[in-house]
Amino acid sequence: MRISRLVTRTLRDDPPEAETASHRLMLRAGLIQQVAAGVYAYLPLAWRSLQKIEQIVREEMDAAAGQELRMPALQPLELWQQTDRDAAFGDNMFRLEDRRGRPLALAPTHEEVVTNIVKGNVQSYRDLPVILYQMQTKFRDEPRPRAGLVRVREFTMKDAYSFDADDDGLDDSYQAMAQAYRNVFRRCSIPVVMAEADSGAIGGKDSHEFLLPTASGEDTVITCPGCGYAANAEKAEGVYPSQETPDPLPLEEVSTPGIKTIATLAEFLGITEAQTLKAVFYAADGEVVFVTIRGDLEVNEVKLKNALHCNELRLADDEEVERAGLVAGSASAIGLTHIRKIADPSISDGGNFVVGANNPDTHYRNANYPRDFDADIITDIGLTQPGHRCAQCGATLESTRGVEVGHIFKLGTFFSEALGAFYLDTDGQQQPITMGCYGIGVSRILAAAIEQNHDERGIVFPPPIAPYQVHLVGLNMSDENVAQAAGDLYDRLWAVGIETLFDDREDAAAGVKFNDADLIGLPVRLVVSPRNLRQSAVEVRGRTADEAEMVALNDAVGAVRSSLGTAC
RNA sequence: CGGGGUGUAGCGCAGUGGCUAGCGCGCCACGUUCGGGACGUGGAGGUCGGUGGUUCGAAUCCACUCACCCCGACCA
Repeated sequence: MRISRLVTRTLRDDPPEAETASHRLMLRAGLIQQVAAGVYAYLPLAWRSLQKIEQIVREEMDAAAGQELRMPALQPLELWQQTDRDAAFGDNMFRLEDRRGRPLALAPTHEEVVTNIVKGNVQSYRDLPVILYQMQTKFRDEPRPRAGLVRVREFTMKDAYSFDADDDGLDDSYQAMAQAYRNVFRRCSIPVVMAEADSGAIGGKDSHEFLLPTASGEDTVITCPGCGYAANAEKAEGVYPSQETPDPLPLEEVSTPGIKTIATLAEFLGITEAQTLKAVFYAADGEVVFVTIRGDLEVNEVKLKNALHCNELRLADDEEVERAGLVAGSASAIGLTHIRKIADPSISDGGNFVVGANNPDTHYRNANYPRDFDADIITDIGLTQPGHRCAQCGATLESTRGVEVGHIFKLGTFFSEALGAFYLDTDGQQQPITMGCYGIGVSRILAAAIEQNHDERGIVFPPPIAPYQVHLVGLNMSDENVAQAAGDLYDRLWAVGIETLFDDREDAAAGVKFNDADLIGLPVRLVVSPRNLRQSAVEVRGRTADEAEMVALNDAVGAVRSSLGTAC
């Protein structure tokens, strides 16, 4: 490609709206252009890179016995009602109607469709296992898109689905996919952490996320420096600091004027936050529920959602709190009726807690479970935090932010049972197919790769996913000798299959060309100039190299080859 | 969904009721330059997000609306 003919141009200045490095650099280098909130056009340079990423994913999926297919993005809503995921996705699913008023959805994922496909084709255990995958545009009406390609409403996803006879088979498929994922991310120069994750409302057994650790990430990952344990914070199991259980004292009211938060309460009474119980009110599918946990701990909303088996969970608003007769700032389970109460086991770790008195400006001292209050559900709803201890080895847990680039699930038989995908086993008995699903955000890989691989000058493309391998710069292109030599070299490079971007602009100064080359960040830069031509040489320089190397014009192609070889 | 912010030329921005709406970059033409974001001369390019209103007069004031960005989805 000749830059004089390339439709996109680079931006001299940083776009003001872009916060994260990948977003900023993709806009500046002319990789993407925004069309709407969370909707981007992939411009020619990005598209070449994305096709390479897709090909890497394809090769690894094929190597793991995956069969590529392509399913429709446009799907009847009825299909989603059969598994009740119409409700589970809620507003996150784009909905529309056809001309007859028939409800349709733009697919956020494809379990329903793929299960129906397999249902019509697999009848016997002899037909299993099967792994199907596709590269496809997914639609999700995210509440808040952000950070360029990191969180968008339309994106390219590789989604794979495994079908096995039983859990042992699923384990094999799952391991094969996990290994394929590691290979993909290694080839794209994204150093991932594989972290345990919540399996969600579907209720599968295992689930793992692949995350790029970076400060700009959206997810919080809890890691253990002792044993290597890693889990998404919403899933992480840890041990919070335990404390002595004192002899119970009588319940006693205490005046706490103006005190509404745990921090001010503890300070006011001269106690630790762990000596209080925190009260939080949630709306679970519209029902206001009361949640309590030890004051120094946080509620893990994913665990809470799982415990309540609800689709939508959010904090209750002021009106709902008032209508439920709850007193924000001074609430506790004591004397509460007509409302579901969920408690974390931490309410029994310690004792003689300070809790709200369900009266403004008033708290109780010495509240103890179950003497003074009860709960309808007692289950782990605590958020594991850095500083807690690892459940496996006891080391102190740490946390990091991360961008999720892949996610794998063991689904079990939820979809096969709901949609009637059965096979006959060796005894001639009908059995539901055991499923797994495996997603990679292809477009997010591009963002993550740039997030990981850039410097102050621009992108540092990993060679396997670079749009072109070589950035050929002709300096002073109005000089006939330069135009001739650079043009010849360009043709020779392409002749041996080396993808080359040729800066043949006559009107751009050297500095402009060098800065653009650094910004776009192809692995190797070649410079043809009058100065170099006087020694019949061309300058070869890796994107991150300190020094350029002079090579005879005739040896340039070979030099590029070896340079790319070492760069890979 | 709540809060904050921004919409003026391709991009970045200025313009608080009064003449033909400006500046930088970019773009076009010619010339000079030519190894890390050159220079000169001349030019092209705007329904000021939209609708309605106030006014002799609106980019500017008011109302509504749309779009986009950021923060929060927050423990009381």
